[in-house]
Amino acid sequence: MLPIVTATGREACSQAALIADPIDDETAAGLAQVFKALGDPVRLRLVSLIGARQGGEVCVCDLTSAFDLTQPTISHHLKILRAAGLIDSERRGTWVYYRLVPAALERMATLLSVATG
Amino acid sequence: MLPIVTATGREACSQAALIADPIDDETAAGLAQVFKALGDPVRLRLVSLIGARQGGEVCVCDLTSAFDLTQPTISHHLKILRAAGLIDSERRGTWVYYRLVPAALERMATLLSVATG
DNA sequence: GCTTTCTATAGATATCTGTCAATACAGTTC
DNA sequence: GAACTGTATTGACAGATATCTATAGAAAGC
Repeated sequence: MLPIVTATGREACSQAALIADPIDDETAAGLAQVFKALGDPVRLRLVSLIGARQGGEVCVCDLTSAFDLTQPTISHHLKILRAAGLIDSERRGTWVYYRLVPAALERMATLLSVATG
Repeated sequence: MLPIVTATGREACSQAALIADPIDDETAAGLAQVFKALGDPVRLRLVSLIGARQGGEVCVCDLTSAFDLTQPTISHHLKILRAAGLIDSERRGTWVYYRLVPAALERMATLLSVATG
């Protein structure tokens, strides 16, 4: 752990940590949307299922079958995760495949990382 | 970045990443509570304000005055953050001081970190 | 084109959540 | 102990959200 300390002790990070400086309303609203997307057990499991899958892609049908919920409900959750920029989708034929957006997850990880603050 | 790769490629991490293996319902519910706590602009700003403060402690009165919200509302948000284990509080005289729980933030950061998965 | 399969959208509804006003509780000071 | 200050709790309510059923849209096969 070798944080580069500057005058104010934090400008060395291009991705500012949450605790580096008080964030403003707009920033908070944007970040909150992403955390809120992660703040549901079903959506967390969706992210987990997609991320754990070899190849990184999962068909909606496989996701739906992993839950005791209806297909529209899963579709709804996927939409929220996609709006948050956490996942991406691609249609191939009849099927739609979802995959993670690693950069988005990393960004949130960095934000929460105390060490880099 | 030097992940220790094992047979399954992930057991080297004591704190499993979200994408290492599909998480179960209970785990998801617990983690979702923490992410949900972070999924509100006011609470994100509270965490940010507390974390950015020199000394790591902030009095409720200082937090309240930073928002255009009533004192009970701020108290409500602080309670949610505390229930999620993200912050801690201590009463000293009339005042109550809040501080971050770095381990809790780090834990969530690790979970989201794709590299360590 | 018709049917079938897979996915998304629309509408309805019960529950959850963020906010406030009012009040209670805790500690200090007089 | 009475008054005052700082913080938490309660109760109420508008708005958001998770879920379902029903339906629409998209692609493939007949």
